Amino acid sequence: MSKNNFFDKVYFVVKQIPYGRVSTYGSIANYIGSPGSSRMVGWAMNASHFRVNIPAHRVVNRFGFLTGKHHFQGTNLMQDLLESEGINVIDNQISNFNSFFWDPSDNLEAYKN
DNA sequence: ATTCTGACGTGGG
DNA sequence: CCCCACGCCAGAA
Repeated sequence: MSKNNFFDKVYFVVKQIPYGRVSTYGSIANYIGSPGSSRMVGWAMNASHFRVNIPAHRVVNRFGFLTGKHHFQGTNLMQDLLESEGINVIDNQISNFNSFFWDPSDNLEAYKN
């Protein structure tokens, strides 16, 4: 399971995102010690289909846009999942994004590398 | 082996 | 302050 590599770190953090909350690629990359590798976080989400229990729909970009929507099954699955958790989405953007944003750095102090 | 392309974010000009 | 360019690094072609 935990191989301590980049992908597993990403998955570890994403699994901790609480129901009804969302996080961003950048904040996750920053938290696992690879600031600037936000793009790779997205790539890890792309590969997360091989894993289970990875709430990839709770990861959006820094403006709250559902940039990964197109990679989910169906046309609107990502949005549907978020709305089923009480998060409102308008024009591919989470409304009131700031109040749903969950920053790993503020919540997962125990995890270092 | 080399090039290109991303579910992004930031810094330089 | 807006826009362009580049870093990040794994896979595909």
